[in-house]
Formats: sequence, structure tokens, C-alpha cells
Amino acid sequence: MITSAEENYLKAILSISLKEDRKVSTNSISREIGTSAASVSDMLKKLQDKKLIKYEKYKGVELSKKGEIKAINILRKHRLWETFLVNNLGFNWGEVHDVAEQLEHIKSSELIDRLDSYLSFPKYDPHGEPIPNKEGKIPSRNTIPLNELKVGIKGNVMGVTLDDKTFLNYLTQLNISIGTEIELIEKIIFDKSLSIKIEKNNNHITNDVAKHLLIRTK
Amino acid sequence: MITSAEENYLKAILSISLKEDRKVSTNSISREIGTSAASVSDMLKKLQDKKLIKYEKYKGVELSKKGEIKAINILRKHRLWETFLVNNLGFNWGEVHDVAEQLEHIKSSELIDRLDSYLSFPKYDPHGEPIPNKEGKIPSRNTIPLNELKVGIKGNVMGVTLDDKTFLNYLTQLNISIGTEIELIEKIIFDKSLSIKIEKNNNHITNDVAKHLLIRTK
DNA sequence: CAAAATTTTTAGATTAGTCTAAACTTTTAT
DNA sequence: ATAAAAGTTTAGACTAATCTAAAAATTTTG
Repeated sequence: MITSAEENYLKAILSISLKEDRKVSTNSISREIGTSAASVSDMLKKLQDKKLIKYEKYKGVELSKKGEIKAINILRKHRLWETFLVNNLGFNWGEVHDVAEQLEHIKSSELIDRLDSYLSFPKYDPHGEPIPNKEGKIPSRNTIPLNELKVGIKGNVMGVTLDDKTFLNYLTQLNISIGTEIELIEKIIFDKSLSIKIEKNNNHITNDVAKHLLIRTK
Repeated sequence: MITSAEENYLKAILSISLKEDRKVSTNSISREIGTSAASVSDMLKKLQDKKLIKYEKYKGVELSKKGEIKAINILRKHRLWETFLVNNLGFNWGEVHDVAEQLEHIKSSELIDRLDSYLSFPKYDPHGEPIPNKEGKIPSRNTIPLNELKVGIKGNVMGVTLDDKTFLNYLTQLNISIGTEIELIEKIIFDKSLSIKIEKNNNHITNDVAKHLLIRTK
């Protein structure tokens, strides 16, 4: 049996691997989860004993096939629950993360498959993130981060890659949600910030914000 | 912060108090939860330190006001989740207990109130058990156990007082569910078993089954 | 009412997950 | 290319929840 703590480590490793292309470091996991590097080291040993990761001391870690299946399943649960919380219970998109973090550890594959069906097999969660299907396949999105868009080009927000309350509230304040059309007006070289146009209003955002906005152009 | 284990003890104490009228014993808790009496003793000390129970060594235990509020809230969560699982996700009534046991520990009062509203503030769960409202008030039922019904009298099943898979499956087999009309034909003195009539069919059940069926007469 | 039976508590261990501090590797930079 | 910095692991300790075995208290019974 796998514990919630172990699940959190697998999820963290998956989520870091999806962002970076090298082996996952102890420190990055410790940052992601908010535990000490020492605790991460301990846990990595345990996960390796259970054959959930491939790990060599001081060399970083990657998920084994078995670990990847588990991790994707947790992601699936997290995103299905977030979808339920927003679409059915009326939470707004910045409020659901903490509750979904708890719900994702509920053990019952029947539950999650029935939930999936109840929600009509959604492909994307309320943040636009793809929801892995029952077989673990993750739908692709065909998007680029806003900061990689070319000047003068328009596109629509398909998703965000940061599930943080203050970030999402800021987006709401900027009038940005899933589907919003954004045009990139200017890139400031000095600080990489961007001038953008949203529904005829000009605005200015930092690179930190832009890189978490996924855009699909026409 | 209260842990899931602590919540389980509070729930067990509440559930035993509702059945019996004396102080709750260590052994009865150990039976209810399935841990050793030694573990119960340890936990009682901890719950007392947190002022959740009134406990005197060797004398049994009862919930404090604070503990009762917590316990009733867990019951509320459990029964609301069971309602959701059956009414919305299509589980049958014998399948939901284990999943609800996990869901009841999710921490978020907003979640449970929104769920309550989503389900249209149900008064009874799929087993006919009353669901405490947000203020902790438990609706009354006006029912008696089938084994206390008078011979020759008819009534309707309003609920069951045992959330056990094999029991519920047996009821399904007998064609008994919430609402079913039952007439008591004969009480066998020897073994307290009962002859009953369900929708024109005669049947025979033991006292052990009858005492967990709550009946409302007209 | 005292001995036996039952119930409850204490003592001492164990496991999972965490921490800090210290030791050890690897990487970076002069 | 080696010393400093950064990153990682080990050692040792702590908490929560559990266990078994033994001791203590209470209740039952002859």
C-alpha cells in the first residue's frame, strides 16, 4: 500500500520532470513539497525500495514506469476533483487547490472513474491543465507560454501552469480566464515584461506572470 | 488541529453513546474502531488533554460539548458524502461506507456546506440515517426497530442502523430498501425471529436483522 | 467477601514521517 | 586544479499512532 506522503513525492517528481528535462534533484523536490532535503533523501530511499523511482545517490531521481503510472493517476484525481469543485460546487479557480490536494489521496479507483463519468470525461481542468484519462494518457494542448508569443500576434488563454491562489486572483483582476483573447503588443527587453491587449484594454505584466499563461494562436 | 485518528475516536464514542445510555467503555471503543484497548487508553488521554472528552481512568468516557460538536460534524460529512456517492455517482448503498470513511476526514467546512447545498440539503442519507445540519441539529425520525413492531401492524422502512456491506446486500436480496412496506406476521418467541410480509411475499428474518430496520407506522 | 474473571492502564517497542546539525559529494569559479 | 560554494546524505532525535505483555483496578461470582 502506498501512503499519502509517498504519493506527494511521486506527484512532485512528476510535476518537476514535466517542467525540466534533466533528472530531478533532491533540493527541487524539497522546494516543491516544502520539506527538508534530509526528509527527501529518506523518502527517496523508501520509494526506491518500492521500485517506484530510479535513484542514484547524489545523481538525482526519475520515476520508474510503475511510479509514473501512480503519479499520473494522482494528477488525474487532482484535476478531476478540481473540475468537480469548480463546475459543480461553484468554487472559483483560485480556491480549489488545497481541497483537491486532500481529495486526490482518497483511495478508490471506482470512485474516480464514476466521478470522471459524472463530469462527462473532461479533457481539461478549470485551469486548462490536461486531465490524464483512465489509461494514463495525457491530452496534448498545442500551446506556448505567453512570453514566447511573437509581438503583434493574438491568441487565446488555454491554461495556466501555476496553481497558486494569489496568482489566480491576480489573473481574475486582470480579467484573464480560460478562453480570454490576448494580443502581445511589446516585449520590454530590459526586464522581459510584456505589454498586452485584453479585450481592447492595454495592460502590462511581468515575465513571471506571462510564462505561466498558455496561449493557443489561430 | 485534529487528526483523522482523533476524529475516528470521537465518531466512535458518539456512535456508541447513541446506542447505549451509559458512559462509553474502553473496550467498546476498541471493538468499534478495531484497535487494541491499550491504544484506546493512550488516545483517551490525548483527547482529554485537548478537552474533547470527559474521562476518568477506569470509569469510562463521554464527549465534552466541544467533542460532540466535532463528532457530529464528522457524522454530517460522512452522511453527506454517502448521499452524494449514491444519488449522484450511482454507487449502491452497500458500497459507499469505506469511501465515505475516507471522505469524512477532508478538511474544509466550505466544501461540505457547498456539497450540502449541491445535494439540496438532504435530511436523510441513503440508509435513512438523519444528516445533522450545519448547526449540528440531527433531524428526528419517529421510527421504531422492526423487532418492536406489534404483530399484524404494517409500516415502512425509513432507515437501517448498520452500515455493513453484507447486511445491506442481504436486504437487497430480500427486496428491502428505504420505503419498502413491511407487515409483521408473527414473532417466534423461541429465537425472537420474525415472519414478515413484503409486497405480498412472506419471508422470515432473524432478530439480528430486524433490530437494524427502522420502521415508521402510519 | 474473597477469589476469579474481566477490564483497563502502563511499560516498552515499532513504524512512518519529519526535523536539525554535521559530514560527505559534486559543481563552480578563480 | 583546487578551494569555496552548493547540494546531498547520514546521524540522531522527536511525534503520532499503533502493538504486545504485564500490572493494576474493577466487577462478578461462588
